[in-house]
Amino acid sequence: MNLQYKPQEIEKKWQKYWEVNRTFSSRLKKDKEKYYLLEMFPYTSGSIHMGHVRNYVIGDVLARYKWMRGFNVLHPIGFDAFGLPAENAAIEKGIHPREWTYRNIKILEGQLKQLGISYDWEREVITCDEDYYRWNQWFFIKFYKKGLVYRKKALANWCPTCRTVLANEQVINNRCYRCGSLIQQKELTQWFLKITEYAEELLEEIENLAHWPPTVKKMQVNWIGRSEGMEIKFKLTENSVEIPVFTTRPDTIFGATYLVLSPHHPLVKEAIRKNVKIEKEVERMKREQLIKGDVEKRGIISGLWAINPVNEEKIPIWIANYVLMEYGTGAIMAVPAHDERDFEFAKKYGLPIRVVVSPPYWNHNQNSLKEAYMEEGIMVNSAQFNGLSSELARKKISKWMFEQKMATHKVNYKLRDWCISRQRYWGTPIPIVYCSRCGVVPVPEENLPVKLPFDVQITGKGGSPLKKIDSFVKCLCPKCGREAVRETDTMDTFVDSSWYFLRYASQRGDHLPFTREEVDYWMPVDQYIGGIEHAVLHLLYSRFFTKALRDLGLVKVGEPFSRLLTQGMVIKDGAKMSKSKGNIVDPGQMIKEYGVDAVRGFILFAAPPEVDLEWKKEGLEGIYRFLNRVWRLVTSNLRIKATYEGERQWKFWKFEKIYSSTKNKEEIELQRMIHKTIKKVTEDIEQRFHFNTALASLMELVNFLYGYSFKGSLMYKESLQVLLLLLYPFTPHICQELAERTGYRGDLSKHPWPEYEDKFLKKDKVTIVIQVNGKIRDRMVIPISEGRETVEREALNRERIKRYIQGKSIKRVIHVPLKLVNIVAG
RNA sequence: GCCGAAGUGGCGGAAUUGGCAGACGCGCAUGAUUCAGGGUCAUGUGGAGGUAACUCCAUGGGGGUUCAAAUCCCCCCUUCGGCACCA
Repeated sequence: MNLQYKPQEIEKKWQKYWEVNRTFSSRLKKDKEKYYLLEMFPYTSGSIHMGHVRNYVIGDVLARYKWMRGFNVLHPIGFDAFGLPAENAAIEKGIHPREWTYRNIKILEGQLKQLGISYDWEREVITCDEDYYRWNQWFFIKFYKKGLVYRKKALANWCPTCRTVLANEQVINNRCYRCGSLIQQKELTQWFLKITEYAEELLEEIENLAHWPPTVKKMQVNWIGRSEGMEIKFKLTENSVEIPVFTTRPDTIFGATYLVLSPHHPLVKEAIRKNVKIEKEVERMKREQLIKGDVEKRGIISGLWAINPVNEEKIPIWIANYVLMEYGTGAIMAVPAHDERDFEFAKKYGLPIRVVVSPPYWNHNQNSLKEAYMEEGIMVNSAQFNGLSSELARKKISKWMFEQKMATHKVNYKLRDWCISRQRYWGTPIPIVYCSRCGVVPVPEENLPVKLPFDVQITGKGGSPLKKIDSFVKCLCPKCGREAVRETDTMDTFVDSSWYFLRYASQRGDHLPFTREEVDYWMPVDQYIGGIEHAVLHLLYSRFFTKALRDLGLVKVGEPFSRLLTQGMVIKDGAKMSKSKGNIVDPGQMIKEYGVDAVRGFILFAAPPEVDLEWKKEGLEGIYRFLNRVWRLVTSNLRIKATYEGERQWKFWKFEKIYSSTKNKEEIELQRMIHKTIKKVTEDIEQRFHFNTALASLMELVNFLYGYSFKGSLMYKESLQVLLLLLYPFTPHICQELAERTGYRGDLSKHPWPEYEDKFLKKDKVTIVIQVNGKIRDRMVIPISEGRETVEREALNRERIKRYIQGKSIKRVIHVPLKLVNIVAG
């Protein structure tokens, strides 16, 4: 038998063992408590990086721990396999996207298996498989029938590099989330999923997500951007046509000195008809609105006038570039005194500014305002509402306008519908046919899937590659049977990832994407782990999808993920690892040098999961040293085996000594150390995912075991066994190998997790800190049974303490039992 | 600009409920190992002062609450993240 720690050998051995024995495959077992653990699946680009490794290793600790806890664990893996990089590879290397993708999957599978993660590989999901994407189409049709899918012409985010449109969520700082190119606005007809229909529920249920990171929840709240206010109807002076405007500040309506229309507002055409001279300026403003970001405010008088319903005042209507058509009604009432944008605009064009909410410092001079006053104050210039606080006036004016039918209550959301059309090849074809006679016709369910054709030329030029495939485009109308054409756009790949967790749970439905029974058993995901970059992308889409599927009667749950852990990045030299910075650390190389257990151990030890992790080779070496220490500790005490009742094989370790009382002083201390460590490791895994401190306490245990005097004892042997059990979720291969060498037969993941008992944690003596006026001056060791008076008397009698309280009177003695005594003297 | 998170030794980080600041690891130093190196083992390691016992200072900065603050409150600084004409 090899006495040296050779990680590469034992790791291969056990990975094979797990695969052959299907150790981690899971079945529906209704009598057992389930635990669905999920990590965000990888995209099928070249190879896995340290970020993936971190994600999956964190998950694996929990999975193996839960197995040991007796849960029926589901821990699946698969691949996010549709997407643009496959097409880019086709352009650059002339390789077909499908071939490129499956070739990468093979590589990734190998790399993932090298990490020794406890996946149930039998449930692997690959989103570009026909058997998967057909269900995207099936959902699309279901949504279509329910009115959750629609087509509209609208300004869309166009990425010139990816040559496709993007959803709002995929535009970060006006750049493409994938390639970083500046986004252009283009008016195009696209398919949308009606996520806004669920805006209210998506928002409301955020607060029920008790185990989601507050930052993610906050980001979703902001993204949905609910705002409550009034829609007020202004009328044109000439023909009483209504112009509704949205405001959250109805209390400021008496301060409205003009209205502003977005250049895209329908009334603008009317204004141009009357005064052609403004057309050029309007067109210019439209162009300016295509660029997001800081553009100087610009406007023009429309020539139209409106009546303020509350005071019958005639006010001018402007057209300006700072009013968006996509939000509210595309028109606003401008209250320059109390809105900074209107203020800026009014100053530029010399428009009247009328204070209606008086600031506390205000001198009642209407021209004295230096900037818009946006806080609360006392109402002025507001007829019957003068003198009220603006807060109260907001309610009263709303109520009054509502009764007078001048306005209605209104809630607006920043959230926009999800644009899912992509002008790309490598994705799910949108199952729609356009017939010159019947119009837009959804492909009937029984005709699904609409297969993605294999024979394609991907050049990167022109429109969608599918457009050029006649055999795909030309088809017969499912309704009338005449010649028709297919939709050539494919779906956003975020559709794929919006329900893959359901497919993991059940893959057996022939007529359905999954069986209700299995999905209802496994869902929701008990713990989801992934990067924070999906806070408002994948995580919001998946929540929406789950709710929509629930309303279609396909699943029971309305929220997919009960607990979410967003892990930090892996960085090197203070920056995210990237090719351009040349600071990439290859996981494969590290595994080759130190073994995967050391890589896992380092990742888990160097930082708690939610913060960024700085990659340090020295740190990795530290863990490698630790694993060697464990290895030597156990292998050098192997001979103990013979002393253990001569047993040669056993499946479960039955601990006799560490759970029974002893009078031996050394043993009592060892026992306490063991139970303390069990407690610490259990709580760190269970409550906080603080694997770094769990490992630290295991290191302390190892240090302690090194220094322990009676290594031949049975309790010592049991301690080593407990060590292997506690360490197993973190670095499973070495533990499994050492367990085998100590005679254990079976898989440690099926061995019960050790339990601690409080009675073995108790010490009979404890060190008490003695403070004088809050400063530590002495310490003493006392029996824990000692009463309050005795402890305080002892403390006051200490020589060192007497020095500090000499000549002073004792005002108070604060006594925190078993911790400290603080003497307040003066 | 608005919203949010974080700031602790030379470094990564610990301190779970307001109660011993710096666990554990890296690095460094000294020693041991039938002295190449490496490995391993042992000891030490926040700063300043002192021969020493010991004293003082210290959790981004300033104030406060408290017997007691890394932890709670107020102001400010720095870094990172999100949003950005959303009326």
